[in-house]
Amino acid sequence: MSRQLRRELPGRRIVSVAVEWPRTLGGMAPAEFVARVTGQTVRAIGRRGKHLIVELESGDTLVMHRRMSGNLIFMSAQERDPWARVAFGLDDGRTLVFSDPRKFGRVLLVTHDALGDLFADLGPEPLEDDFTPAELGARLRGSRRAIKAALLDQTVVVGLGNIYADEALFRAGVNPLRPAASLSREEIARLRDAIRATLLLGIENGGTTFGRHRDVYDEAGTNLEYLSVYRRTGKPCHVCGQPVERVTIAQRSAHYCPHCQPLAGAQSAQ
DNA sequence: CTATAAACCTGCTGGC
DNA sequence: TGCCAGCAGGTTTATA
Repeated sequence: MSRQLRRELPGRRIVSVAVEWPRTLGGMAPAEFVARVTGQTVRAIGRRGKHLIVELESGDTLVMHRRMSGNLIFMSAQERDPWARVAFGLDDGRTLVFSDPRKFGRVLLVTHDALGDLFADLGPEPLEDDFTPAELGARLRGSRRAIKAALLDQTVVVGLGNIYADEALFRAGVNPLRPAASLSREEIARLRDAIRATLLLGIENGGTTFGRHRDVYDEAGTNLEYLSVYRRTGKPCHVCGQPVERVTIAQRSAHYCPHCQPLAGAQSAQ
């Protein structure tokens, strides 16, 4: 998403803005949002965890989060989307639509100073060099909550959601219910590698689409067919054949293979 | 600190 | 076919 927009938006001017669902702005009055964004040229595109960053020439920054159902899609001016919440008319005639059926997504406009506060508590980027086993271990130390809950916590590491947390734990052979601080040094190293491999596979496949998630060109991702446990409850594990199980952790569903991710006993082969 | 529930919302699926 | 329960990619806030 940020990669696609980085090819498309820098240098483009936003010639019109339409706010269809004001709460998407997170509290800013639509009139102020429209006034501060209309006429602005996009300076650069960035990303921090699940947040998309759009820097404007004025110094203001748009920060977008898709939450559960948000999409950002290029549409022609005459197309209309029943789930459009904020629409940006561009100087090439296209419209970039923040489309979000469930209305949980956010499109915030913040000053450069406020950006720091917004991201102050976020953990490391899992694909950057500083996401080392030691770093992950330090952030799990002393925590007795389930490792699955810790991986969903964006102050531990950013970017993992319910799908990729389950998939990373499967890849690492770690049961999602294990207390975070109980992981051995080797398990933490395996988990770090598994998180990276899981995310890289997802990116390579254009993301996981099982509903209406799409990229900016309205294309579905193909990662669904590569998932090992997520949404495979009762189906045989691709590795050992045991049925995948589902439990609830931190109010979210967690999927795992009881044989490949044992909770107790021979959980480490060494 | 940790856990849990609820809130924010609409749409889809499966069972009866 | 129709209705209803349950679930869904996330995060914040309140409560215990």
